[in-house]
Amino acid sequence: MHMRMTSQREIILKELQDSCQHLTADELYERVKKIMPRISLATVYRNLEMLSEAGIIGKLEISGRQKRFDSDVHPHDHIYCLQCHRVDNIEFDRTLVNPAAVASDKGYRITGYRVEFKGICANCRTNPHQIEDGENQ
Amino acid sequence: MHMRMTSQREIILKELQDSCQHLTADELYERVKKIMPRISLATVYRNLEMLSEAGIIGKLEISGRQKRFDSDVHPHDHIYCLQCHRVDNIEFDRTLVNPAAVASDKGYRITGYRVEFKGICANCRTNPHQIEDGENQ
DNA sequence: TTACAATTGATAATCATTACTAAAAGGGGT
DNA sequence: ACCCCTTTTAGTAATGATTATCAATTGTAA
Repeated sequence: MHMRMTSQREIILKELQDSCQHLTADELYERVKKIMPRISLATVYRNLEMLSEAGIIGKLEISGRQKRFDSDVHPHDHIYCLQCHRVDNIEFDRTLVNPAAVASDKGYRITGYRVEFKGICANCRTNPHQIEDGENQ
Repeated sequence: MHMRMTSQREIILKELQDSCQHLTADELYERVKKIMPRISLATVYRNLEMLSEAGIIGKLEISGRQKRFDSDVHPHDHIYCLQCHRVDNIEFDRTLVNPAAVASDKGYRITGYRVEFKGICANCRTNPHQIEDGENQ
């Protein structure tokens, strides 16, 4: 379970950290290319997968779109914009949810949970295009 | 915003309701084909999209895998199995979460949220293959 | 320095979903 | 029943995101 910290891996991780955002693999690819022009998109995907597997970064699977990556691995929740699909952290008191208390009548062993808010971000509120996403529930 | 209730649409909806499960488009396709062998997968996708757009069924975008569809449109939450990827309802008291109280410091107008539990389902607990999915957070 | 394992870049393949299109099917109104 | 017009369908191509493959390269350890 040891992995070398290659220069590619290092730059990918640093770019994600420095961005202070929840970037997709190809957003990160575009940024890393500016520093290391010959890097491959597959290398970005591969390293993001390994880093998240190792618990160094988080992988966010939100809203059925592209995965996003998070340099903050502390348990926290997110909100995403229905219009531009950006993802931000949200301050939500996770002690309100007690996994041990939910009715796991189906016999699940619960290992975790996440709370996913959605809405319209500040920028899209002031620049109101049309809602481009059909969502319900 | 009216849509004809075609026989294809009717059967797709009925099969989803009768299944009492959260099926994917292609699971539903396999079931509907037994009744209507010449139906196209695209028709299943198209109708599921229209039905969810109309609020007749729910679309679940969970765990970054295939979308699943839900004949129950009342607000409720889900749990999914990390191993076999099935999705079940979970009884969670949604009044515990107050969207108006979360810090929307980013300026979002919050329109909804969902709580997504994960774990190992009863069946996978008694049939322990290896964990096939790398998940964290 | 050689030798082996890990990693890379490039690209093909896969998976889920959506788009396209010509043909077929529902309805009215007559 | 017939014509017209719109919606929907089946079949298939195209797309977007991600993963797999593989020969070439790199890093490290003996």
